[in-house]
Amino acid sequence: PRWRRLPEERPKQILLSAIDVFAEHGIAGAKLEEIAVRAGVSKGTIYLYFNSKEELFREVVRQLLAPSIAEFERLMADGTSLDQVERYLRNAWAHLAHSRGAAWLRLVTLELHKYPDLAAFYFEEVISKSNRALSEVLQRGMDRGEVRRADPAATVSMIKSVLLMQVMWTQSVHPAALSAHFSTEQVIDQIVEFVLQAIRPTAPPAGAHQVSR
Amino acid sequence: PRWRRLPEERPKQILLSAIDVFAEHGIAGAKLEEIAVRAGVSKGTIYLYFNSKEELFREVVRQLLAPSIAEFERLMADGTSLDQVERYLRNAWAHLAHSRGAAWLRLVTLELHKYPDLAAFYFEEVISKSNRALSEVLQRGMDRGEVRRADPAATVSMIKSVLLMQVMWTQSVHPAALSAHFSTEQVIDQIVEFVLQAIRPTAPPAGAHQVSR
Amino acid sequence: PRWRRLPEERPKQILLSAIDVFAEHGIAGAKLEEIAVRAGVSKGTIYLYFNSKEELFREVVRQLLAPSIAEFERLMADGTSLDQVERYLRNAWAHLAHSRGAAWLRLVTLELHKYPDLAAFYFEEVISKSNRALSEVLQRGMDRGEVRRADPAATVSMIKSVLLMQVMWTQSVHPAALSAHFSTEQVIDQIVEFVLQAIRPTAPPAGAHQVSR
Amino acid sequence: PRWRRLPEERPKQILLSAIDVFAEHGIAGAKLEEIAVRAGVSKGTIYLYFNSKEELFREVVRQLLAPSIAEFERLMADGTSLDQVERYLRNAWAHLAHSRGAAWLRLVTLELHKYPDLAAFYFEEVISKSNRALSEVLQRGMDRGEVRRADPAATVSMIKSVLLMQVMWTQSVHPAALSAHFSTEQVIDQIVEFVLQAIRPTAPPAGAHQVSR
DNA sequence: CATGAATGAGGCTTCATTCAT
DNA sequence: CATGAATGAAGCCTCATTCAT
Repeated sequence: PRWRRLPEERPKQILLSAIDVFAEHGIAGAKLEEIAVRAGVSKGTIYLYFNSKEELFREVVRQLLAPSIAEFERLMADGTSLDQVERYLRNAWAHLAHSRGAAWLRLVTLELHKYPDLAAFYFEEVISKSNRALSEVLQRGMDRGEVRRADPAATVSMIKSVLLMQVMWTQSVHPAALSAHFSTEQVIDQIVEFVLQAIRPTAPPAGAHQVSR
Repeated sequence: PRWRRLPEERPKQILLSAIDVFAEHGIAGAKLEEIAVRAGVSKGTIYLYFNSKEELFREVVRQLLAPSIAEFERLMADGTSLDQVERYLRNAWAHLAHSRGAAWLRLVTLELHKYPDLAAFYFEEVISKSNRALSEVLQRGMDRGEVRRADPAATVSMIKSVLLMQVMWTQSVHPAALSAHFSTEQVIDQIVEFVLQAIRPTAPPAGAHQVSR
Repeated sequence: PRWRRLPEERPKQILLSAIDVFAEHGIAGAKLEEIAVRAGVSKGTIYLYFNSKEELFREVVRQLLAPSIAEFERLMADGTSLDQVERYLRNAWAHLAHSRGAAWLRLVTLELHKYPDLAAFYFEEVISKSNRALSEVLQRGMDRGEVRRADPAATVSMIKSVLLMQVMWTQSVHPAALSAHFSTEQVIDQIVEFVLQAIRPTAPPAGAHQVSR
Repeated sequence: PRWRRLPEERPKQILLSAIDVFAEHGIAGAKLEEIAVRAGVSKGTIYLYFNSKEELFREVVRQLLAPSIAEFERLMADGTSLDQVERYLRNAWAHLAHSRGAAWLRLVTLELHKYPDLAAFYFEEVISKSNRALSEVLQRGMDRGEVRRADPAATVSMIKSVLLMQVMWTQSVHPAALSAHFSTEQVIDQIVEFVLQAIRPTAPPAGAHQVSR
C-alpha cells in the first residue's frame, strides 16, 4: 500500500522527524528529503502541511518545543525550597533525557537568534515563565533562610546553565568527551549536589536548619 | 600541503572572518562569499589557501580554537585552590568575552560532532588537557580541605557548564532574554560566587577535613 | 475513450472553467487545482473525464472554441454585401463581447501553435470555413460593385485583424491602455465604420462599377 | 575554452534569447535552461545578471521592447498625411518583420497584464507616445481634408489592430493558416491599401484632391 | 598571486498525476 | 462516481568550486 490514512498523524510525524534533523544539521544543513524519509513520507507531502522549510522550523518551535517545556515547569509543589529545586532539576532532567532534549537545546541555543520574532515568542512564552516560577521559589527560600541570599534571577540563570549544558554534553557530544564515564543517573546526582551546595546558605542560619551535621 | 604561505597575513584574515561566519550561520549556512568579503579578499583567493569549505573549517578549529584555549589554561599559579579556580574563571571569562568566545562555543557545540576526527582532536588536544589541569587543582584543594570532596572530573564539568553557557547567553542570545539586565562584570562576579559556593566545603574550613558523606 | 458521460453536466463545467484558466495563465501556467476549484469539483475528478492537462486543452478547443465560432458564421443572410459585412461584425462582436471572447483569442494566438495537429484542426474546421463564407460575400459584393476590388482572402484577413484585435484590447488589456475611453458600443461602431470605409468602392457606387486601378 | 570574457555582451545575449523563449512559451512555460542554452551560457550565469525569472522578463520589456518601439516612431516626416501613414506602416512592418516582432507582440498582448506595474510602464512610455504621434498626423490630415473625419484615437487603434495582428499572423501562426499564401511584401501592400482606403475621405473634398479618377 | 565570471550539482518548491478510500 | 492525500518528476535558484585573465 502506498500510504495509509492517518490525517491527524501526518503533520506530527513530520514535526518529530524535523526536530531531529534540524537539531542534527542546523536549519541550513537540514535537508527536506531527509526529514521526509524519516517521517516515512515523500518530499512533496511536507508541503501539504507546511509552506516552506522556515515555516516548518517555526512550527517545530511553536508546537513541539514550547509545549514540551511548559510541561516540566509545574512541579515544585511543596517541601523546602531546596527540595523544590531538586525536584525541578530531576524532573527537567528526566524530561530532557527523553528523546530530543539536546535536540531542542541545540536548536534554541544556536539557530533561534536568526528568527527574532520566533526568539521573542520563545523567550516570552517559555523561558521567562519558567524563570519566574523558579525565581519565586528561590526568593521564598531566601526569605525563609533556606537559600543563600543572592539575586534570584542571576541564580536561576546559573542553575539552568548547569542543567542545560549537561544535557547537551551528556546526550549529544562526542561520546569520548567531557564528563566521560558517568551514567545518566550519576550526572543528575552530581548536578543536584553541585547546585544545592551553590545555593545553600554559607553559615548555619542562627537557629534551626543545618543541624544535620 | 594543506595551505601555503601560512606566515603571511591573508590566511589569518580569512580564518578570522571564517570563524565569525561559521559561528553565525553554521557550516552549511556559511557562504564563502561572505567570508571572502569580510576578509577583504575575493572568493577565489580562499582557494589559494584552503582546499574546500570543510578544510577551511578544519583549519579554523586547528589554528584558532585550539591555540586560543591553550592560552587561558596556564594561569592558576598559586594561592589557595579557591583562588586558583576564581582566577581561572575570571581569566577565561575575559578571554572569551573578547570577540569570538561565543562564536567558537557555538561552532563546537553545534557542528563539531559531524567531523568525528576533528571532534576527537579537539577533545583530546584541547578539552581534556584543560580539564586535567583544573581537576588537579581541585584534587589538591580537596586534599588540603579547601574544596568539598566530590569527583573532580564531574566538578570540572559543572564549573565549565556554568562558565560556557553564560558566555553563550551573555554574548549571543536574544538580548531581551535570560539573565537579562546584568553587565558583563556583574555576570562574572555571579559566576564566581556561584561556583565557589558550590565547591566550598560545607563546614567552615577552620576545623578538620570534612568527613566524607 | 477520450471522455465519458459527455451529456452530463460535470465535464462541461470543467471545460468552461478550463477555458478561463487557460486563457488567463496559458497552458503551462494553468493549474488543474484552480480549474477544479472554479468548476466546483476536486482535482481528481478532472481525470475521470480527461486523461491529462493537454487532453483537457484539446477538448476545450474541440468542444468550446470550434462550436462557438461556427455559431456566428451563419448570419450574413441578405441585403447588400456591406450590410452583410456589418451584420457579421456586429454579430461577432456581440458574441465575443460575451464572457470568453478574449479568452479563446488569447489561447489560440498564444498556445495553439504548440500543438500542430490541433492548430491544423482549428484552422481547417473553424477559421477557413469562416473565411470562405466571408470571402464569398466580398466576392459577390465586388461583382455587384458594392465592394472595392481586392483579393477577397486578403481583405477578410484585414477585417478579422481589426475585429479580433479590438476584442482583445477592449476586453483584456490594461484598462488605462489603448483605445482608452470608448464604450463597447462605441468601439463596434468605430470598427464598422472603419471596415466599411476600407472596403467601399472609391467612387460612390451610384454610377458604373469602378474601373480597376 | 569554457567561456570568453564579453562582460558587456553577456546580459544582452541572455535578454535576446529570453525574449524568444518567453514569446514561444509564455512566462510560465519558458524554461531558464532553454534560455541559457540559446544564449550559450549555463543556467547559473543568468543569475549573475538577473535576480529571478520574473526580473528577467521585466528587463526584457524594459531594455528590449520599449527601445525597440521608440525606434520606429520617428519617421512620419513630411508629405501628405496619407503619405505619412503609409510610411509609418511600411517602416513599422519592416521593423517588426525583422526578428522578434511577433515575439514581443505575443508577450505584450498575452502576458503583460499579469504585471500591472510593467503594463503601466509599457503603455505610458511606449504605446501612448506612439499613439499620440500618429493621432497628430491624422488630426492634421483631417484639418487639411486629406483624411476622413473621425475620432483620431479610435482610428489609430484601428490602424494598429490591422498592422499588429497581421504581424502576428504572418510571422508566427501555423503556416498553413490564415492569409495563407501571401508573401511578406504582398501583405504590407494589402495592409497599406486597406488602411489608406479606410481613412481616405469618402467624397472628394470640394475642390482639389481625388481628381485622379 | 588575485580576481570574479562561469559552471553545474544539489536543494527547495510546485504541481500534474495517481489511487486508496 | 468523487475525493484529496500522496507522490515524484521537473523547474527555479543557490553557491561551492574552477579557471581564464
